[in-house]
Amino acid sequence: MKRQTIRDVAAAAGVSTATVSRTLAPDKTGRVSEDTRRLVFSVVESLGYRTNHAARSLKTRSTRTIAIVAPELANDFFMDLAEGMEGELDAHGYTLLIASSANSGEEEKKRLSVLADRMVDGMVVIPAGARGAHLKALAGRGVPVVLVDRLVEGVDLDAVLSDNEAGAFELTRALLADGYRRIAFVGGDITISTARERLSGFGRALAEGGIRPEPDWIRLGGMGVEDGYRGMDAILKFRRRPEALVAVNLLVHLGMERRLLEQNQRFWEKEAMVIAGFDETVYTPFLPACRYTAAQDAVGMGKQAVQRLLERIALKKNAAGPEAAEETIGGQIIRLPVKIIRHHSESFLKSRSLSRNFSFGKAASDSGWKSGP
Amino acid sequence: MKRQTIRDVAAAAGVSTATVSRTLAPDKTGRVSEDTRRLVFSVVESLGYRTNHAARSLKTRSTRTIAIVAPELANDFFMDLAEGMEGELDAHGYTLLIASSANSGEEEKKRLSVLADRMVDGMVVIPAGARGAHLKALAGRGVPVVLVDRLVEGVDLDAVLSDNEAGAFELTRALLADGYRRIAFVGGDITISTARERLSGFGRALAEGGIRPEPDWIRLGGMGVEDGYRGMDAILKFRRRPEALVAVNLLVHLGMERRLLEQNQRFWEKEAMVIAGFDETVYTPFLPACRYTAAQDAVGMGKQAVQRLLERIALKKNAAGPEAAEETIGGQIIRLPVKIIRHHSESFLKSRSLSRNFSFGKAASDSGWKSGP
DNA sequence: CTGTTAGCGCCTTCAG
DNA sequence: CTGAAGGCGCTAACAG
Repeated sequence: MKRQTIRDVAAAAGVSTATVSRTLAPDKTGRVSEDTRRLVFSVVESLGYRTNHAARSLKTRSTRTIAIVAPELANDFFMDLAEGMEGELDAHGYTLLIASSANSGEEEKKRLSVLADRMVDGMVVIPAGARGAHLKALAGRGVPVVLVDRLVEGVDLDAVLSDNEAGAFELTRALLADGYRRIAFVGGDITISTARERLSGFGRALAEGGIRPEPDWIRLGGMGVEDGYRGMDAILKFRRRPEALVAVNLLVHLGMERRLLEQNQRFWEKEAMVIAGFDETVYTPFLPACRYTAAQDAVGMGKQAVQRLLERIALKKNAAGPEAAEETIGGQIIRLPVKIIRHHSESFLKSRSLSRNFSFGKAASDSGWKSGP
Repeated sequence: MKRQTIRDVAAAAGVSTATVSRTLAPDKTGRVSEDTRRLVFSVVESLGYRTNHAARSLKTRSTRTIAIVAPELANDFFMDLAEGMEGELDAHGYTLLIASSANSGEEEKKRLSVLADRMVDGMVVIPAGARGAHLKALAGRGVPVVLVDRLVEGVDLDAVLSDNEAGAFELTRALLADGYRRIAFVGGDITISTARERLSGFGRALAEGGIRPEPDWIRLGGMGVEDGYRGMDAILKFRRRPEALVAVNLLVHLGMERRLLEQNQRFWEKEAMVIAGFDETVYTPFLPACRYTAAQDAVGMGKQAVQRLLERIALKKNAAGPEAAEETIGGQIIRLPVKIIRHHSESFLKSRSLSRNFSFGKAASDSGWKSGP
């Protein structure tokens, strides 16, 4: 049985192809009488007609496809983001294309260009580098772009971010409230907006607590596991050590925990160090030193990003004038709050007094943001 | 500046559109002289021409796009798989579409159909359910499909799987070699091929070690965190308990560890229980009871799946005859070995004698399969 | 090796 | 509200 076309449907229904087309248009524009509508649908059904999206795209210059480009795919935050996006897109009849920029600005540029050629209707980008000329160029070419997670210098595109400053602030304040006074900050590539904002929140909390930051305890560097490992290593070598540490992100946090694991475990019992970091996952309850996490709403960010994007796409279609391009580039920034979650930390090594914190599904699933275990 | 077409290029280069088309064809079929090739490319460059994929697809009935459908996106195994696929696809000029079946066979059916309508050239599916009539139907419709991770009853499609039986066998044997004799198996939905295979490997190792399996210690049930939690809970209630446990997968393993965390930690020291499970991630070194993991090569599976798929696609194009469909459905099964990784287990709570096992990057990054921290 | 030509399937004015 | 007709940009014969 050959693949049916709109003509076959038209013939079988005794109407014109135009009518069929109008009936099947995804953006319910041209109106069709209720009777013919039903007729067409029934014929479509019985013939097993499926619209040919390539042909439609050729005509409409729209693919109902949007792309997400991230520095790497194998990453918790990113996958939650994708999950959020997919859900939202699905509801609007869009499909999600996915690509990795392999943590390289160059690669990102290439992938973006390939995707633009595929005529995606829009793109969500987690920027890989600090430079963003190509992003601006893309937007100039008329492809709606929304940034997620990070801002890029000199590019005023729409962006969906966590409230990093507030997150780091709350995290640090929670440590202060627990009585910790000697607090370090580990990791952070200062060219990345996320790191700058978090460091700034950390500083504000200390200041508000009347504590002078100790320069030795601010171990900037990078955003990877190794950076956390090295930062912790450096800190352990000091005679005077902090009692608590704020990790700039999950990877750094992991590196720090790794380094701590190598230390004789007795160390914790005698001289406990606790960590507060970003991102809550199913695994964070198992990180021995983890006391607080600031859970980002990655799924929500994905939804928001898609909503912004679809908005832009609609705008662009309606405004065909020359001011359209201008309209398409404005940079609206959306900040989503993070949620502070308390963890067991070293206490589980001493008693089970806090064991409620792990009772099944508590920490991870009650965050309300992940579907949970 | 309007978007250039192949005609503009042809005109500017003083050749026909057919020549330009042949020069730009992705599958280097029609040959073109080296001179004209260079000429065309230079004009393409200077005009900033970009091929219109919608038009090409309309003609060729191929989108150079393949899709991956998984039960959920936020999942370590899946992310690595996608990463492997993306890398391999990129090298062949393909793009990756991604969709979640939300752990539902019904939903899977819908997504598959939508994607087929988008004319993807092929699909990689991690089946959500035990039934697969729609998968067979898809393949019948001429869409190449490769299964990953699980087999589906009565559907003989190509599949890329881990060697689950051998993995569970090795895992169990490692425990036996360490001197453990009382070994349990937790989790496993017997309708899922993966679970059956792993349970079978477990049984074989026990048999080979001359050990009679204890029925109480085989806690089948499901494949989620809760199932692991409940399985462990049941086991802790027995007067006679196992010394070691094999977890059917990572989620179950996590649930088990969770349950153990709730137990007073002294429990481990006096009466240690160790766990062997599937999947190695950056986090497994932090699971207190984890002694061995069988690391699946998810990235490699992604690559293999894509290779199979591209092979099928090529086959289909060349064989236009009626036997083509037949050819397209055969079910070749590829098994990738897993790698057993030893972890610290409870020892880190007692001494640092095994601390080398965590030395930075050892367990996770020396697996050679992940890019590592 | 290159040019000519006829659509691929759908959308979208423009009339009716 | 519905029909007729002209492409969208590219490729695949078929000639030359």
